[in-house]
Amino acid sequence: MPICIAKIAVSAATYSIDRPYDYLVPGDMVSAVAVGTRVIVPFGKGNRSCEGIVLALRDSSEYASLKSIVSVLDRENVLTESQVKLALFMRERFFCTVYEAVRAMLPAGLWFKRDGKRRSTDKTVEIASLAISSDEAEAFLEAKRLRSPQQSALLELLCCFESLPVHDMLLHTGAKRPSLNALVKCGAVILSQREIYRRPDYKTQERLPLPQLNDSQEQAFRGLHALLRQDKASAALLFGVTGSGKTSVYMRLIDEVLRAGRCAVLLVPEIALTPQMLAAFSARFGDEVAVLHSSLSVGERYDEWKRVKRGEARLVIGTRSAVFAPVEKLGIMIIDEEQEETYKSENAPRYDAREVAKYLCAKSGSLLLLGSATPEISSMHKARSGSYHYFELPERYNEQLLPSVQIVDMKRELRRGNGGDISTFLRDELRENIDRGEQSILFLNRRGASKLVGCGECGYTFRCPKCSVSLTYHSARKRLMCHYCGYSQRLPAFCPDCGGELRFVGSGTQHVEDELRELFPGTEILRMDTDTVTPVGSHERLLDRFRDEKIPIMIGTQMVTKGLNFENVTLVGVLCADQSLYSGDYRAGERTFSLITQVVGRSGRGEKPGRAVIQTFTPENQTILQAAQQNYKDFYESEIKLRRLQNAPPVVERYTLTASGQKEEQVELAVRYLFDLLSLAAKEISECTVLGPAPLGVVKVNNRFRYRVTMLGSDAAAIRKTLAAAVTECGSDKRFRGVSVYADHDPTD
DNA sequence: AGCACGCCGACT
DNA sequence: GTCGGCGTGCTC
Repeated sequence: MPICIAKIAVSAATYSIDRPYDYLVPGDMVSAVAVGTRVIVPFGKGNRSCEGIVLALRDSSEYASLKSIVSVLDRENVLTESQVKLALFMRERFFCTVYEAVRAMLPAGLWFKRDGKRRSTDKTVEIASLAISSDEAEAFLEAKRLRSPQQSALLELLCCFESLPVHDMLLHTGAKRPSLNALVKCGAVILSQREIYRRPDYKTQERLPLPQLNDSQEQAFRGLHALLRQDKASAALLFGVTGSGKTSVYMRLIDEVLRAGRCAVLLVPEIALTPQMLAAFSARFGDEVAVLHSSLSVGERYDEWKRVKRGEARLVIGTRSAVFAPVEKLGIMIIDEEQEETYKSENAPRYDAREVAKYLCAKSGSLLLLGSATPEISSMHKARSGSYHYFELPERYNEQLLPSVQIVDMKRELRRGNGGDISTFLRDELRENIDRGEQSILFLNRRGASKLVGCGECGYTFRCPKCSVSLTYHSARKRLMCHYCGYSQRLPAFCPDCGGELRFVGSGTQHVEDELRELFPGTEILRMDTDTVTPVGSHERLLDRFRDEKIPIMIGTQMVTKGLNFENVTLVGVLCADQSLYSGDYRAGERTFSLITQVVGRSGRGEKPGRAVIQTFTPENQTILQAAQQNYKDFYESEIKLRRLQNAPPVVERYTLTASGQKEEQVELAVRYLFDLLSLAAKEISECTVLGPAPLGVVKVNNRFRYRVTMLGSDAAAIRKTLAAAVTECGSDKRFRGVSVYADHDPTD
């Protein structure tokens, strides 16, 4: 019998030592070990056991002495051979380890022993969340480990997932309810109720027919359908103004794909904000739909994943990670609102779902469709240069008019003595809407609109001990929290410095709310903050209230811009349009344009015509004017000229190396060394420049200082190779022990 | 990253 | 003598 050798990517490997390792497959495991199965193997000097994934099987090895696989984790391969290839592609493209890629591709539920009979029919589910930082939890674990294994297990689980349904936790750990209660009692864990996302049962409901297409939709559909039928890989951009009905085109295409016996994947930026879209697809495709996103519980997500893998669901709708859905025979991948930043992961593996989708469509001969009302400049650039097919939907569905837009000069407002956030013009418009019983949405274009707390007497502010940022106050937890590392502390009664009275420096939206209450006493106002830590589902509840109770005014940040579709909203206001223009990022212009366009598009979705008011201190600014006119094409032309002048993407590719470590001088030294290394290599690459080193916007996070160098050029493959070598080199240099370095393609922060 | 090996000083 | 400090190098 021949010897069986497995080439394995191990979880313990860091980027610089990540390569296929050879292991002996013991005779009794030969039948169970296949490409794409997870195994446990000994690794390193101490033979500590770690997970691995089988990349290939061989009958010989160059290595004289091999260790053996300890055990096999899966009864059948969890990844197909082509998914294993994708993991290898991701390593090359996103500078991650193969196992990091594998972890991103599989649902977390695979890592737990599960039994079949759970699943409550309750409408709400109890959620347990960590109330302390993970460091505090670690300390807690040390103390508890011996005395209370059940509590430890529960806490350990929460350290990985932050918050989980209580039911699942008890099942996975085998712990009993009193153990959890004990953790709640000592303040380590808090409980909350969450409405579970239940897939509506459309089996009993009559299915809705496919939507009728208007002329331009039909034209786009025909063009795209032709691409679909060629049966070879292609990519297309669908540019459709807000309200032009891109979704109807998606539906018809998906219907064609399913009828041809193939699968479809539809990616959306954020599922919570597209409930209407989800309902529409479920009504047309019923049980064929699987939904994959992060606010499903571990178990629910696992179940959906299995339905897809078994071929029971052939239309996958989901957020970023749904791009890895285990579909067989892919026909189409659609990325809606393709310019959204949520498609790029901000931590390892730093993958871009758009790039993954492009790879998968190319490999499977499928159609990649990018849809947007404000495409990313680089996508439109690709469409113009012919590497994407191009289609457009020029008019709003049902001939709805775009809202009439008024730009208000806030400088003049200031000169007239109005220093507030609401201009006289906007005030009058709001008044008119209130009188008519119509609703208004105000959008505050401002980052960091969270609540700060300071001392009213000495000016003391609470800073995170581990990051270079201020702590913000979270009313839900009644604690001061850090958005970067999760550190939290109780709010003291008085200033810890001088004992003075503490004062809430209300959030931006809070401020505006106060001003509105003064202007319109007795009028109900709803406020929606960009609070990442508010209970899941609370946004939906707020939106439902806004619609059902016809509350006159809603004010909010980012989230009020997305996908909301309320018939009775006839006025929107952008309070400080310029705010996002001057962040120093080359994408500031397109972000602002997209934001304003989306907000303006919220107005007049029903019978009644809509109005929009844009307040700005720079009313002559090109981008603002173009956004007010909803003139994407002009915006694109001026922006691409700017990019040429700035030598910014898409004219060049932009890559970065980021170094971080606890000792600032050492990090600076390392990043300086990287700069020299890259500069030297850049001489060999045509038209390649290196910028930096520079600290990141928030230089310290979790006690680690972060610095970055940037590499610009057109030869992406050569740049990637250089960066990969630099990461490895820096990792093995003893001067930089304790400094970690990662490479990234065009990061957003 | 994590772990053993090894080569030096301090202590029983 | 030997316990333990950390610098060095490797991971099938």
